[in-house]
Amino acid sequence: MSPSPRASRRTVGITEVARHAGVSPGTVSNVLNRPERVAEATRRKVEAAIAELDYVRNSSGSSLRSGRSGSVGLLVLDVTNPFFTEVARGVEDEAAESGLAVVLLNSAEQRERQRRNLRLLAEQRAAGTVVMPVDDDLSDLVWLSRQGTPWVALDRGDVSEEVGCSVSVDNHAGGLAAGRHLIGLGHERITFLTGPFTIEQVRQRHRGLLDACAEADLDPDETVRVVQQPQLNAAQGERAVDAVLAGGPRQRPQAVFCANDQLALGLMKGLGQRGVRVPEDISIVGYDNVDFADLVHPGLTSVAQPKYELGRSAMRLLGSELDDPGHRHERVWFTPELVVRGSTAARRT
Amino acid sequence: MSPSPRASRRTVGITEVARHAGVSPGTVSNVLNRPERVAEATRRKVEAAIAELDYVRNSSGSSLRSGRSGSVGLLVLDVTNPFFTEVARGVEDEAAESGLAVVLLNSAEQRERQRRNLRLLAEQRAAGTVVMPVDDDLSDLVWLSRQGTPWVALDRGDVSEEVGCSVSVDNHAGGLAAGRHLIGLGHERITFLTGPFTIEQVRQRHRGLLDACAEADLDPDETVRVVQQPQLNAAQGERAVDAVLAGGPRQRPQAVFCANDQLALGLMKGLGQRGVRVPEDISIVGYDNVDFADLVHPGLTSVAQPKYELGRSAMRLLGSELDDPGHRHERVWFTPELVVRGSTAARRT
DNA sequence: GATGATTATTGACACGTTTCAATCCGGGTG
DNA sequence: CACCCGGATTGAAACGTGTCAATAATCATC
Repeated sequence: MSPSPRASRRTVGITEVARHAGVSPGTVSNVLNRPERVAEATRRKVEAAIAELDYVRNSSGSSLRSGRSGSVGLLVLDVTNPFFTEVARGVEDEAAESGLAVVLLNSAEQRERQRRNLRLLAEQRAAGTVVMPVDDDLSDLVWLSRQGTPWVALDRGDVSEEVGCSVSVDNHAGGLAAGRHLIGLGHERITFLTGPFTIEQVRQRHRGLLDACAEADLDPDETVRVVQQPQLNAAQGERAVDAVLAGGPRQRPQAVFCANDQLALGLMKGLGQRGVRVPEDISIVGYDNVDFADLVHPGLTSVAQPKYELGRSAMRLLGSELDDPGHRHERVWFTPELVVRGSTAARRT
Repeated sequence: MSPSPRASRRTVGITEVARHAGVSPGTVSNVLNRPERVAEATRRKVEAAIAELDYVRNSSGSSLRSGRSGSVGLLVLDVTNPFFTEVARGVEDEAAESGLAVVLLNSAEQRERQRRNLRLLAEQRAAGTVVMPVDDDLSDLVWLSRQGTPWVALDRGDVSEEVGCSVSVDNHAGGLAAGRHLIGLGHERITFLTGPFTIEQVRQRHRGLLDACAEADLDPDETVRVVQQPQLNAAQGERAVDAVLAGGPRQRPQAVFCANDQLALGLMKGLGQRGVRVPEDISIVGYDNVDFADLVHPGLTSVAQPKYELGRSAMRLLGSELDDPGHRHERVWFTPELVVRGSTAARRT
């Protein structure tokens, strides 16, 4: 990257480098891609020429010829969500070790944008992609496979090995852990604050909570009430406060399990404005353990997902699919972990 | 994207589409790129063939031939920071309107990674890029220009029009607004909690604060104390609490202006653990107005940057540079706005 | 119906790289 | 000295697309 005197000369190609080094284009290509095959002396000549001319390879040419590009996609549900950014770090680190570049794409929770992005990956002949699908309909992903671009699904348990690889966290176990924790603290009226049940993860977390009740010989129907909001964000959590408190102090839940930290944080804010104290009056558990969970007061008890590891192992899986032609699809499960902070406490009556 | 019966046939190219439609490859290319030049009837035939064969264009081929690719980069300082994700939304929306794809790259605040990513963009012959430079050294960006890839710097005021376009927020005005607010509330001992002064933005915010003092006939040296941490994150904010409170209640600041919301939130947590009340004992102002600023209790008063608009106008600038060959570099400034919440209150003595 | 003016379409080439069979070279072996 | 072997290098042929001058088709005009 040293200042080149020949700024006028556009298109410094492999051929010009070759001429400059007194060597054939093929050799330059070898220096670039399989340096071990070329003799020490010529390699040095070529490298000198590359530096001299400030040559940078044209990846269009190379991936056109070789049929594959050296970058992988990471198609994320929502760049705004801190959960995904941690995952991204994991993917990037692992990809870097394989010499692959990561391009991050955002579907913003919209099916149509996911579609557009998958198409883009196909057009670019991406080596592969890690993807968090917007919903259960995987047909566009199947299409992508047929186009020759392999993928690994992230955070979706319901991908069969027939279709593709997947990495996910056991949402049922997460709901179970949250439920056990609350029940262990003596709570018997628990509200599940959630988004749409069309989201698979949400259903699993709910089921985990119900099973925790059954385990403790509590009737799930009497113990758990569901408050449903259209989206999983903080504003909706705040708005839900009336529905959560409905029925007056007698009926009011002793604890709320939120499908999401954002919901939980919004709810906590709403409760604070109503003068309801956490955890004295109501215990709260969130899900995801975002960084901010530790910054609010009281700290938010939350079910933590191994975000970084999730991304890392998804990319690892993709890598192995790329290397090994006789690859069989795999399914990797992670177990979430409850992080207890100040927002949950024993029932007081 | 309809299920294709001919999954075996790899490499469905423009030529095969042409044959299938009984037309020449050039015509297919025209249908794809300048549909207006081709007659209605033939266009329909070609489109039918495309659908039938499930053809997807190979962008390597196209950008190899045309010398430019249809995607722009967005090189971000840290994907983890919510500030940047908002910016990203703005960039994406604007790019979508120009039919450009955005690839998001992350330099993770590391000069070396920034360098690698810029190189990647050059290799891909990206149409252009929006970049938030990691530091004042713009030489790698100059190199990128020489390679023929234009860029727009974001959030850096110190880019001269000689070198490139830039979009930034007036950090001095932000510091000034924060200072005026605190001084207006009667505070006369103010701590500036910050990261390294090597960051241009931080210096400007500091200077704004000092100028607010001068304006109010307060001696800046006596009024403002600086507490400096190695990084601008929440953990550092929490760790700074001792330094901030040093000197006992007499010397203790009446207000703290933090260079960053993360620092502010960390500090608030630390203060809460020490039993110091916000805003009764100490007022706090943050910077960036991240979403979470509204979720903590009390809400964090913060200097808001027009994040989305920032990204959007950077991309707009880049777009105009791409379209207009006789383009002159431009410098766009935004003004930040103070959002007052519960963390600041009038001095009590 | 011939002519010229438009509009549609065609063909062939070039973009920069990788690949692979063919060639070259130097040295060890019989 | 002829032979061969293996490693280093070469040359030419693709890869899939866009471009553009050249040709073909269409149409309006006289």
